[in-house]
Amino acid sequence: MTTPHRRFKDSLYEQFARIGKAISAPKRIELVDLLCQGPRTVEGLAEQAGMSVANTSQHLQILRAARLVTADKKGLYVEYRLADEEVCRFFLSLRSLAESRLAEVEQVTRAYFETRGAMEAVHGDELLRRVKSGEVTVLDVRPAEEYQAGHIPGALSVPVDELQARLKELPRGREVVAYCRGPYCVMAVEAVALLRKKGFKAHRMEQGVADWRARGFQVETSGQGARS
Amino acid sequence: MTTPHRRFKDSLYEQFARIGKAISAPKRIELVDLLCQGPRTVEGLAEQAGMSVANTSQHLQILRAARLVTADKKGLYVEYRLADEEVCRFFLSLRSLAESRLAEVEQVTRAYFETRGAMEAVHGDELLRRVKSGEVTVLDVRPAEEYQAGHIPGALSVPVDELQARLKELPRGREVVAYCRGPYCVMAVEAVALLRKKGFKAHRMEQGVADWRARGFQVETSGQGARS
DNA sequence: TGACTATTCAAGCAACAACTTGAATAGTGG
DNA sequence: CCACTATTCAAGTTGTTGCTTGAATAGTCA
Repeated sequence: MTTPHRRFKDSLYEQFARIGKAISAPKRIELVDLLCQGPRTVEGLAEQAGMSVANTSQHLQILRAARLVTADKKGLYVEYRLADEEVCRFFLSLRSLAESRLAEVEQVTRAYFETRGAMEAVHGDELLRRVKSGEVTVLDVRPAEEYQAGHIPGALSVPVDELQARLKELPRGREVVAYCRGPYCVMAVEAVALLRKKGFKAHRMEQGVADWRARGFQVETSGQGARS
Repeated sequence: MTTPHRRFKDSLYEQFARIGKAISAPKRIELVDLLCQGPRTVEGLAEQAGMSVANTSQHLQILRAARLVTADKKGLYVEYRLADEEVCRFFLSLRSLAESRLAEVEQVTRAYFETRGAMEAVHGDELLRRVKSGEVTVLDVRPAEEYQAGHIPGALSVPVDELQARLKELPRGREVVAYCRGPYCVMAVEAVALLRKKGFKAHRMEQGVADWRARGFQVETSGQGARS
């Protein structure tokens, strides 16, 4: 006794659920998050997300079946990337919903960040404005490939593990703002800690490139940014 | 050999996945969609979504565990509602992602709507503007409770099954725009068909109240024409 | 109080999902 | 052409999910 109307609704919501199912596994969400930073190989993703290559491949295929990511062969490797910018926006909206509805997110984050010594970074739009206007030196402390895949205009690429060695490149006396993958990434936390120890006035920006882009701001790609 | 970093990420994405899991079942998405129209009882939801009350209750509890809905007793009934407006926005973003990424959504919809005779309603911002400026008579053809829970300012509540009997209430000569729950709801389609047969110049607006609200427009609640 | 009713709980079943391991594939570069 | 390598496939195990049925709960209204 299923009416045509019910059949229609069932198949409609079944389609919507394809997306839902795709992001119902923690590991797949992590993969999407990583892919928001730029394209990556299966191996790269597997390592970053801490799982086996075979397992990663399987998850990626589920994401691909839901049309959230695409894959194409680049030389020896298969390069996965988000199928569309909207996928990243959707992830951000999931993340934001989780932040606002699930108190556990803040608990977990606080617990971890406190052990790393830094939890303050609560700068809001004021910081963003200064970054945007170029009043401060902006540091992208992610790995170089991610910088190349897209970064905040004018930012310098100084991966966090090179920072120590490249401190002399930074203009003294200017305030420094470091960012990385987003609010739950610790690279910028570590960078800021190091910078402060070396006498810089440094701040961490919570937003990553994905948030930046989602706010409608421009994103630069490829080569090292102009300014010093 | 799990590092603290890995443990942190795992628990973080596990939290995000709570939301993902909540919307990984078609029926639960349907429930969220229905709740976007306003609060409802378990029985009401069960009937609308075409499933048993026990099953509906179970799904609702999963949604509640993910903090997407809240429940409170109203007289004999338990009234469920979205926990937050952001949940509705999240649903809209899921729907929009599905629409843009999954061609099947359009196929399924087209197939169903074509059998109902009407698929045209592709009016965009121009229609919205005319609705907003009051140039047309706007009809909310959903059940009265949904109208009361929130409707487009100035809209008349004429549930689709009362429309036939209440045609005389409509001003002649003015163009009529009917809306219902959203782009996949057929109530407005039926209303427009009837109106046209009776000689009205009628159009269907795809957007429902949820879309309207998400665009930042005002929404009226309670009694006909009143303001909140 | 006691009958009634909306909702929830509990048990059970079939289908599915996440991960592992080991083998297969296909494409590259010497 | 052959060895090599990144990725995918296949099979198997364990745990989870969606739904049903029937009973339990808790609250209302006479």
